[in-house]
Amino acid sequence: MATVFYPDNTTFLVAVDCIIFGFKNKELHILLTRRPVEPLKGEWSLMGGFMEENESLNQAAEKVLYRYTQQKGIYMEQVNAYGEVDRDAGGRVVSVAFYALVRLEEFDTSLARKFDARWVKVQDLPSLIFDHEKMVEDALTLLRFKVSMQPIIFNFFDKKFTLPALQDLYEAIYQMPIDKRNFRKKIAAMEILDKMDDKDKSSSKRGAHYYVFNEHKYQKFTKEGKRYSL
Amino acid sequence: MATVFYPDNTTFLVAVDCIIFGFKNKELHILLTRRPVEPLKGEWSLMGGFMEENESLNQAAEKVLYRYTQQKGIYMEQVNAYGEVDRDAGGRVVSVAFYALVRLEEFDTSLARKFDARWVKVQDLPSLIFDHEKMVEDALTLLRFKVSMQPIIFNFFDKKFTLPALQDLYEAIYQMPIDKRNFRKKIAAMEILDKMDDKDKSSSKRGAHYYVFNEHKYQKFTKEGKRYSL
DNA sequence: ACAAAAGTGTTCACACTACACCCATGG
DNA sequence: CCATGGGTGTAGTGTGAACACTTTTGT
Repeated sequence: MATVFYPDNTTFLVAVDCIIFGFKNKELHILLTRRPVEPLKGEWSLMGGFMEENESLNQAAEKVLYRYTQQKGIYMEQVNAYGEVDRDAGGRVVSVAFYALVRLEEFDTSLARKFDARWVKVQDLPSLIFDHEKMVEDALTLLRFKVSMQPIIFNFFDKKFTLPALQDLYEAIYQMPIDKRNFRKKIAAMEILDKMDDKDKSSSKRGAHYYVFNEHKYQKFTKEGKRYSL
Repeated sequence: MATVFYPDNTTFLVAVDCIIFGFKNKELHILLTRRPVEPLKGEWSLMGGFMEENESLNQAAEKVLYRYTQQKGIYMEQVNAYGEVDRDAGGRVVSVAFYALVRLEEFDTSLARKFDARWVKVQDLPSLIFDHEKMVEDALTLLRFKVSMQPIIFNFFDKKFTLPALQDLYEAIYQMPIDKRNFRKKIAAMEILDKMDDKDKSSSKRGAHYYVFNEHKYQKFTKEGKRYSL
């Protein structure tokens, strides 16, 4: 690429790879695809794409997310840039990884066939191409940290959710059991959720109350200098 | 760049920018330079450089660090990638920021003149070019987090240091006073430092004992499942 | 009536905070 | 002998962890 001020420097392909997390069957899943192009065509890969001329990194990631999920406004965060010389067997590519949290309830299953994509449990991932396994590992580390510090976990749900489901998700992210009473006590103490009147009866006869995250209460919460912590 | 497998995609300049931290006069400093090239020649800027054809991102950052400090083996960590379309007024450049911790005691002051570089206190930074202020902010956030979780703070010193100096540094990083007794209690409890016999008498008549970080003790510490926390 | 999941409080251990005085030494 | 910074312990408070039983309701 010719640029006016930096004419003599090498240019590189820049890609984005997305670690797309979803929650299903009490397990954390990642959306993977069979790589559609050579080299390593057919191997398991993250969802990715090249950055284009008039796109920012974030826009490139949003483009990839939209292409493979057809959802807009997905929560997304940069993980890291990966720049080893031979990280991509197809050429010199610098890749920036993003993780994203999607609502699996509203996921269009026809997309799966179109892109040869599958939701795979994080604890039994297949081998991935290039350095994608490292990307997933880094994304998980970051996700765990962020979830404990900021109310991003609610992006896994379509507005309302039950406390048992929230706890299941939390346990799936951290891969450890947590105490029901302590969990609920902590959440109750923060006062950032609204309890609904209706219940989800799909997993018990008694039914579990729905809750919704209340952004306004959360703002008040932070203004009082209190710290979110799960 | 022609690559065999990805022929049709746009390529970009890739730069690295380094937030080089040092500790001096009880204050945290950053190494800045007057930008040597157009556009915005002469404005305050982080230390940066372009990635070259057979370099990884890390290697490019190490190259920049070595050029401006003449130190090897500098502790360094990636902060983030910055990819807004118009972030660099001189052309389309994706930049990856790294922060680094250097030992200011052994800093070669002749380098300052050679590169028109200066150590500036973090709490009164001048305006920086492009998105460099955002990079510094992000680097500081990451540094504060890492310092509290891992024993990287010792990279600011050339092996030995005194506890008052360590506390001054800690206070400079977090920009808040901390209690001397609590600080020393915490450090003593971890048992990862070795107390030396000699003292630093440069800042008091009584003199403060030197300490050194003991990597071996730290390894043992972590193996016992204990968590470093400052 | 019973199975199956939802919901609810208390106690204990530990970590963090606040706080004030003596010590060693060079000038 | 005194000014200056180095060095030390204890009590109180808050936060996280462990732990068991009652409620609801569809079958």
